[in-house]
Amino acid sequence: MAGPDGDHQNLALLCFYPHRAMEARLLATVAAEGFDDLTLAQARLAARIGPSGTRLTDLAEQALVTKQTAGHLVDQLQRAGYVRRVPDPTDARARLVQIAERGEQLVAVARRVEAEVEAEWTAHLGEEATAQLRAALTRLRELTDPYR
Amino acid sequence: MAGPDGDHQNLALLCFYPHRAMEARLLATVAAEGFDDLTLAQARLAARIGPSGTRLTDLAEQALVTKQTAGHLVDQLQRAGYVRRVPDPTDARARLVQIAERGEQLVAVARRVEAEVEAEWTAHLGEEATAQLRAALTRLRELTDPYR
DNA sequence: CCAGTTAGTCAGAAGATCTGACCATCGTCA
DNA sequence: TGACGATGGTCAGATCTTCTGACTAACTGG
Repeated sequence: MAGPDGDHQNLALLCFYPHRAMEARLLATVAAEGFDDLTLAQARLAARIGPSGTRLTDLAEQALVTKQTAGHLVDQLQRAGYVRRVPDPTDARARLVQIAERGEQLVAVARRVEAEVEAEWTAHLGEEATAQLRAALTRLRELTDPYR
Repeated sequence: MAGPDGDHQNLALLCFYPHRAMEARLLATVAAEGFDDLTLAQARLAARIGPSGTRLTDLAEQALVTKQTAGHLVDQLQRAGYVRRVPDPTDARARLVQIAERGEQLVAVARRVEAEVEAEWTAHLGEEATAQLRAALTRLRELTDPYR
């Protein structure tokens, strides 16, 4: 959409590289540790499931996909044993998507890798610069994340 | 892949929001200004075309897709008049993908929107914090962008 | 208890991406 | 200089992702 223009890279593009790097690293590592089904789209959706379960509609909204897409991906995740659907006790229409047993194992690996990668980044940038980076991005999120 | 954990959000996820916001804004604006064909995938690839043209293989590598996918997207972009393919004078196997007339118009709009959005972000964060953010992301790119 | 909203599904189509096979050209080294 | 592995690119086919539109069931406020 933009175009490479030497040193002054567009801020959004600069944001893209770390995200892509983390995503690729996570997916590769979990695949290497036995979770070799699991596509990127499934992982992106699964990453948004909260500790006590999340409604399909909420997942869809946060991931910026339609309910249909989210439902389709949850079907796959369920078939692979990563998540389960349980009735929402507060609303008979709704069901909560929860992390299942296999999903917990996956999350454990993912959290470990995330921590590793962040540690590498922190080592490269320094503690202080990393803290500033996190702070700036967190403030920026006020503008850029409609689902805070 | 990860999971929401309150305030201490994973750095990569924090990087994701601005990128997504920019991408959505760009796509919506160019669509509103008449470039209403153009899918996200096409735009992502087109954004990597250099001033004097770029080889298909390089586009694919930078966008982290296969040559086939890149070729498919370039076909579409070409049909829509955004790019053209010319022989690479230095290698008879290769062809350069170049921005065509309609593509130039698109790029102009995209650059304008990019500048607008960055200005909003700078206004929100302050000049100094924005400069620090850019610097940190640029250094991080040394680790996270294999195609620098 | 009706009307409008919300949660989710079904069906079908379009897009994006991949794997595998293939051809032409390039570069190199004997 | 000529054979051979590497590189740029395409074709074909399959799978995955995502969307639009239509629908059912359940909630909610008057």
